[in-house]
Amino acid sequence: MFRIGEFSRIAQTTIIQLRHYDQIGLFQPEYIDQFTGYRYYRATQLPDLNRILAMKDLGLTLEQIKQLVQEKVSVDELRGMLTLKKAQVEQELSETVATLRLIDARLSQIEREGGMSHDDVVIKEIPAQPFFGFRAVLPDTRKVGKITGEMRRLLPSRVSKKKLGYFTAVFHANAFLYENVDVEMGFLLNDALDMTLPLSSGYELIPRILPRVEMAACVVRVGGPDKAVASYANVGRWIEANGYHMGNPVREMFIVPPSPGKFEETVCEIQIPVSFEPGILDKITN
Amino acid sequence: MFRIGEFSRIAQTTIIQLRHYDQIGLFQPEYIDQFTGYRYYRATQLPDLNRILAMKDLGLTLEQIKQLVQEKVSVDELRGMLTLKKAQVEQELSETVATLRLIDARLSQIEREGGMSHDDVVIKEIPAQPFFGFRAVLPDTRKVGKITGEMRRLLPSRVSKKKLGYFTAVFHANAFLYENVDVEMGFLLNDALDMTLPLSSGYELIPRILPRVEMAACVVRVGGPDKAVASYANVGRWIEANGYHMGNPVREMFIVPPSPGKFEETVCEIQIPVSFEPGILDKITN
DNA sequence: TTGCTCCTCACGTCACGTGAGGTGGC
DNA sequence: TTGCTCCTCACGTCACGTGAGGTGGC
Repeated sequence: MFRIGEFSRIAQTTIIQLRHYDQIGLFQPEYIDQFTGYRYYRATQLPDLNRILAMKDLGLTLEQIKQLVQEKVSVDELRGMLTLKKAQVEQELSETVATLRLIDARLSQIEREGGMSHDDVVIKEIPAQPFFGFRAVLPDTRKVGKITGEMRRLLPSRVSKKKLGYFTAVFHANAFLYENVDVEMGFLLNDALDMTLPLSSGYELIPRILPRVEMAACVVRVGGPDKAVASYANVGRWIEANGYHMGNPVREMFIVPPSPGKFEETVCEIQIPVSFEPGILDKITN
Repeated sequence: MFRIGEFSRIAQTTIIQLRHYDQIGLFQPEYIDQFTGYRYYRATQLPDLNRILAMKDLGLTLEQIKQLVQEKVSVDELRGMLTLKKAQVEQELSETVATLRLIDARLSQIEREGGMSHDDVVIKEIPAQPFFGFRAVLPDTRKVGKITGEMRRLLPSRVSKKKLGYFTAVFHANAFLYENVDVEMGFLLNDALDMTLPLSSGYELIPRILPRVEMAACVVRVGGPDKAVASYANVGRWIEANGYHMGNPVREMFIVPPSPGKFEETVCEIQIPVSFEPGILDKITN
């Protein structure tokens, strides 16, 4: 019989861990002195403890291990637990790799710029959302102000304020052009809508669902459109440095839309769909 | 100004998270209604929040981020934090890969054997330890009993019980032979010793330090030496399945030494040095 | 007015680690 | 006897999540 100290040394655990396992009924000493409370373990208990430690190395919780060692789990259930756990650990692995990329990208950005950057990029999922807008190839982006002006005047009287979300532009082009831009413009909706609305410019707003985007690299830009180019450059660099691929279409969501004389107060989130560079995770899981 | 609900939706966080950040003074609403306690945020606060979320994605703690955003950290300190964090995440990565291997090995073992195996393997570090024994190429392993018998009779009277650790054999051979085995036999010590002790068989016990083993695959075997072969086979399979390489020398540490008539009560830990299969981690970090 | 939003506690999570304050064993 | 070992609480960790019980706003 060993006292807890020596037993813990043999098993390479801590006394506290053994006491903890005793307390939760996972692994108990073979004998406890009634007067002193001293715990006594037998060497033949070592394989049982090792089983517990081995299960812990698989990432199972103590509660799960307790079920296992008390043989309350069938082989099929065990297989299920491990298969589920495997999926979780694979997920964790890809997150850890992503974190590593983020750190590397930060470090080299600090080297390059001598400090923290602005424009912090965050990866988000964007859910599918109803949208009320039109799609057109605009011959000249200078016309945009007029059209959006009309939309913003007209819509609040036609659509209840509760339903109306943020003004949003969806760019269906690969590059950032100044003419012949294929773009959707309109408002996100908090609820489905069943109407259409012709504009004086000839375009017509129709409701549709903007699809879900699994991963989008998002940046919030504060200030007028002159800031946009720098923001896009930063996001682009970030996407590349973190091993993502840029996708389509890019959205601009105006949380605070530009208003005359207050361009500096504009707040706009740029959302760029991204996907994992193929092959990054394959390297690991094989 | 946005109430907490809408602001959390824009930023893809939870209300609870925002309240938490307020509470710890990391990120606070621009205005709080004195009567209702309602928190009001401004859209221009979004970049600040995004910075916090981006730092969180690097794995920094909220306390660290707080120092960062309050500009209490120099660029050099920031670089140091990130470099340290990088090392931690790399460590975590290799552990996650190891866990994945363990799960895969378990799953295929369950398929093979239709249930949980016995002989659970645990990876341990074995610290350097003083040792009192002899090394010899034993022509015939049948002689071992005699020699160990003499050692176990003789030693307790020559070395204080406090100093004397477990009887241990160190095998300096690649294969498990029945003759001409190069082996060390003796006792682990809890403290340095300054003496030698000749045995009647001609061997002489001398003190030395058994070196540290960084990683050893360990299994506890309960029962006589007839169980040893099966245990070794299991450990061998485990080592291979988990992407380790077997090293040298193998140790057998007798926690309960065999005694006549009670062979079934023998408890022995087999310790096999292992190293990572080269190239496993390189695949990831590049 | 109703239903939705927001508020503040207090407690839970997970697997131990860290004292504080006290006793047993050689 | 002294120093080492062991004991039992109670509280801390980290970043929130989960109720309970109550109020504000359109």
